[in-house]
Amino acid sequence: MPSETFFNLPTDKRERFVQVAAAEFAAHPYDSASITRIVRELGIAKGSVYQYFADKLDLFLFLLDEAGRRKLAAIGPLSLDGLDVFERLARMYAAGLALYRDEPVWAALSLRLTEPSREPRLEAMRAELASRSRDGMRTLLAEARDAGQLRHDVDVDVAAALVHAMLAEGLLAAWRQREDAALEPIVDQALSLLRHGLSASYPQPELPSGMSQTRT
Amino acid sequence: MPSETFFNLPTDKRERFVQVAAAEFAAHPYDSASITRIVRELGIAKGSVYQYFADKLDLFLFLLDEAGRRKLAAIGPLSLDGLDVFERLARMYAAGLALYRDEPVWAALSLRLTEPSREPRLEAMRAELASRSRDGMRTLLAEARDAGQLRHDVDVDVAAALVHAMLAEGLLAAWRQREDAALEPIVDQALSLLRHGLSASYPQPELPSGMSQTRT
Amino acid sequence: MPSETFFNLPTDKRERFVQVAAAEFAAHPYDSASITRIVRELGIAKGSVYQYFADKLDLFLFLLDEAGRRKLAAIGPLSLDGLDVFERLARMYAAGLALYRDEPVWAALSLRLTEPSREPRLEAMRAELASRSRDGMRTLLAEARDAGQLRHDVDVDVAAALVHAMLAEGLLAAWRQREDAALEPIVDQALSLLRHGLSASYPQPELPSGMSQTRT
Amino acid sequence: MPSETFFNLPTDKRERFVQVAAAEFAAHPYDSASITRIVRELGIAKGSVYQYFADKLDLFLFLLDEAGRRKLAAIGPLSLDGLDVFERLARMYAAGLALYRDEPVWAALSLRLTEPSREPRLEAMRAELASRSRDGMRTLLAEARDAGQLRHDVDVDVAAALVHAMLAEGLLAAWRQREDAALEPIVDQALSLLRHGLSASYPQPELPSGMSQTRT
DNA sequence: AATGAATGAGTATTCATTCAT
DNA sequence: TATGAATGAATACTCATTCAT
Repeated sequence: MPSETFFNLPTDKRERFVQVAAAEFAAHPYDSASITRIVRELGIAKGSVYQYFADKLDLFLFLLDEAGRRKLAAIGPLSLDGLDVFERLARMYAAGLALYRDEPVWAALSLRLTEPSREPRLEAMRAELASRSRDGMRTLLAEARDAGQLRHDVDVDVAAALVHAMLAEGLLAAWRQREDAALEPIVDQALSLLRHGLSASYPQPELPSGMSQTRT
Repeated sequence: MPSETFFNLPTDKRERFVQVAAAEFAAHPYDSASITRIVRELGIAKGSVYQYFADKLDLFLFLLDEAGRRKLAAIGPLSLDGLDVFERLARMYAAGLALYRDEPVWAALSLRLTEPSREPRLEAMRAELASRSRDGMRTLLAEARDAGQLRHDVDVDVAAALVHAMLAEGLLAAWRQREDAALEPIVDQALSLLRHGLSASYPQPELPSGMSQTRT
Repeated sequence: MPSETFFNLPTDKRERFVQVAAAEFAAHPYDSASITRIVRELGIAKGSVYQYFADKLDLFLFLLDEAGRRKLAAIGPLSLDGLDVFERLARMYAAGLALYRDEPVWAALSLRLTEPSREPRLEAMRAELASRSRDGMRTLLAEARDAGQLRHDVDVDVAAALVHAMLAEGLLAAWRQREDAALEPIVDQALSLLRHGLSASYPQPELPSGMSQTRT
Repeated sequence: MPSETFFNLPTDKRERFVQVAAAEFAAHPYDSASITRIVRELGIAKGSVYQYFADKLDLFLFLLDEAGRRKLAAIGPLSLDGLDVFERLARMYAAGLALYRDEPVWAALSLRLTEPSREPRLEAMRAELASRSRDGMRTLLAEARDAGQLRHDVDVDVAAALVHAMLAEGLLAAWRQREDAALEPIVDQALSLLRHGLSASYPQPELPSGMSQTRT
C-alpha cells in the first residue's frame, strides 16, 4: 500500500528503491532491518521513505506483495491438472525452490514472514498465513484420502504438517548443501519419499513394537 | 560461564533471574532480545546483570547450556540399542518434542541457535552446530544404507535434509496444532511415513511420468 | 570528515557546535571528553551529533583538522628563508605560542594528540605524529651541524629532544605565568638561550668535573 | 591517608595491593583509572578498597605520597653543596630520570599529577604543585643571578620555565628514544647546553636582527 | 575486618519517525 | 514532492560507591 507518490516515481528510481529495500529485508529479520541503511545505500533522503510508505511495516508488506507478484510472474500459474496428489505437491514446492534459486533475495524476503517479530500486526499476519497454508495442505491431503490415494492409517492433519516441513525447509536445505544447481534430482527424491511413505498403492507392512515404549 | 557472584545468589533470586532471562531470549531473536527489558521485568539494577555475566552473549550462552542441562535432566540419556534406524530417528526427535511440550520456553530458547545473528561469535557457533547436526543425520542414514535398510535409490544427502526437516519443524508443527497433548500418535505417524518412504523392505513402484516436465 | 549534513547547517549553529565541542575536547583528554556534555551544553538532541559525525573519534579528528586550519589562517605560512637554525626554531614555536595566546581552546585541543588514549586509532596517530615531529627537529639540527653552526660536542639526537621540550612546553609555561601578553621578550629569551647553548660561534669553555659522580 | 585497617594488613598483601594500584594509575589518567580493574586484578572484594581508603582520590593521593617516599628511598637526599647552579639543576633532574629508569611505574604515577582532571580537588593540588615547583626553580636561578653566575640579560622567570621544561620533559624524551640505558651522556649534554646558554662566564654575542619581525 | 551484591547514573551509539522548508 | 535536520527513547555496557551480612 504505497502512496500514489511512489508510483509516480521514475521507473528506474522506483525499481532501484525496491531492489535495495528488498535486499535489506532479505538480509535481516524485520525487527533488525534498518531504514537508515536503506536510505544510506540509496543516497536518498530519509523523509522520502515516509512519503512513499506509512511506516516500516507498510514498506515491508508492500515488498512481500511484490515478492508474490514476482513469483507468479517468474513461474506462471502451475498447471496441476491430471496429476496425482504427490506430483502436485512436489511441483508446488519445486516452484518455490526454483524461485529461491533464481531470485534468492525475494525468496529470502518471503521467508521473513515465518519469523516472529515484536511488531504485533506482523505477528497477526504470520499466524494467519501459517493457518492458511496448513489448511491448504490439509485440504489437498483430505481430497487425496477421499480419492483412495492415501493409506488408511494416515492422519491427514499430522501428515500435512510433516509433508509441509519436508517440502519447505527440507527441500531448501537439501538444495543449499549441494554444489550443483540441478533441482530435479532433489525433487525426485522428495517425491519418491512421499509416494512410498503415504501412497495407498503400496503394501502395508506390520508395524514393529513401535512407540509404545516412548516416554511421553 | 557466569561469575561466581551469580552462583552465590539466593536460590530463588537466581532462579527467577534465569526464568525471566530465558523467557526474553525465547521470545525474541538474539539481536532483538533486550537486557533492558529483563532488568525492568525483574526490578533489578542494570549493573547487576553485568556482575553476573560478561556480556549479552555470555548470558545467552549460559542459558543455552542450561537448556541442554534441563533437557538431559528431563529426558535422560536415550537408549537406542537394538532399534532400527527409523525407530532411532523417531525417538531422538520425539525426545526434543517432549521437551518442547514440557518446557516450551527452554525449547524455544534452544531453537534460537538456528537463527542468524549479527553477533559474529554466535554466527560461528550456529554454522558449526548446523554442520555437525547435518553430518550426524548423514552418518546415521549412511549406516542404514550400508546395512541394507534403505532402498537403493535413496540419496543419503538429500534424504538427510528432508528427514531432518520433517522431524524437526514438521513434528513440532504437527504437535502445536493439536489441542491434545499426546505425542505418541504423532510420532507414530512420522515413523510410519519414514518407514514406508525409505525402507528397503517394501517393493519399489515404478515412478510415473515424473519430474521430466518440471521447470528447473 | 563530517557529513554533508553538518556543512549544510546554518552558519551560526554550526559554529556554535564547533566551539562547544572544541571546548569539551580542550578541557578533557579524549577518553574523558563526553558527547553527552556537549549536547547538554548545546541543548540539542544526542542523535544530532551522529547525523554530523560517524562517531566520537570522527568528531575529534575533524576538530583537530579545524585547529590546524585555524592555525594556518591565524598565522599564515612562515617565511623562514635566510634565517639561521636558531631563528627558524624560535619562529616556528613562537607561531604555535601565538596561536595559544589568541586561541587557547584550539591550542589546548591540538595538544590532546600528544596524550595517550585507549582508542587504538588515536594511539596510532599519536605515535606517528610524535615520530614525525622528532624527525623534523633532528633533521633541522643535523643540517645546522653540517653547516658548521653547532658546537662539535652537541649530540643531535639528544639536543633535538631538549630543544623541543624547551620550545614546546617551556615557552608555553613561560608565557602562561606572565600576566602581560607580550610574546616577543619571551621568545627572545629562548632564542638567546639556544644561541649561547648550541652555537658554534661562541668559545668552548672547558667542562668542570662534571657528571662523573652522578648516579646512573 | 589510608585507614588504620590498611596498615594492619599482612605486609605482602598490602604490598601487592600497592603495586597493582600503582600500576593502574600509572597506566591511565586519574579519570580513566578504574578501581574495578584493580580489584579484578587483585582478586579481592571491591568493598575492601573502601575499607582502606575513603575514595578513589584518597587512594591516588596515598600512592603519590608513596611515590615520593620511594623516590627518596631510592635516591637518598641529594648532596648539592659546593656545586654551581648548573650542576645542581642537572643533578636534581637526573635523579628524577634515574627514578624513571629504575621504577618506571612510580615515575609515571608521579607524572599523573601534571595532567588535568575532572576531580576538582585534584585540580587544586596540581595548580599548587606547579606553582611550588616554578617557585623553586625561580629561587634557584635568582640566587645564581645574584651570585653573578648568570648572564645579565637572562630573565629569571622566563628562564625558569624554559629550563624546567628542558630538564623535565626534554631529558625524559631524550632518554626514552635511546636504546641504551646510560643516563650520564644525556645529562652531560643538557648540562652543557645550560652552561653555554646561561652562564655569565661566556662572552655575549650581539643578537642578530631577532624577533623584531615576529608577529605577536 | 572483609565480603560482594546492588545500585543507578554514566558512556557511546542506533533508530524509526516527524516536520518545516 | 523531496529534502534532511531534529528528535528522543532505545541499545549494550562501565563505574565508583554503599551497605547488609
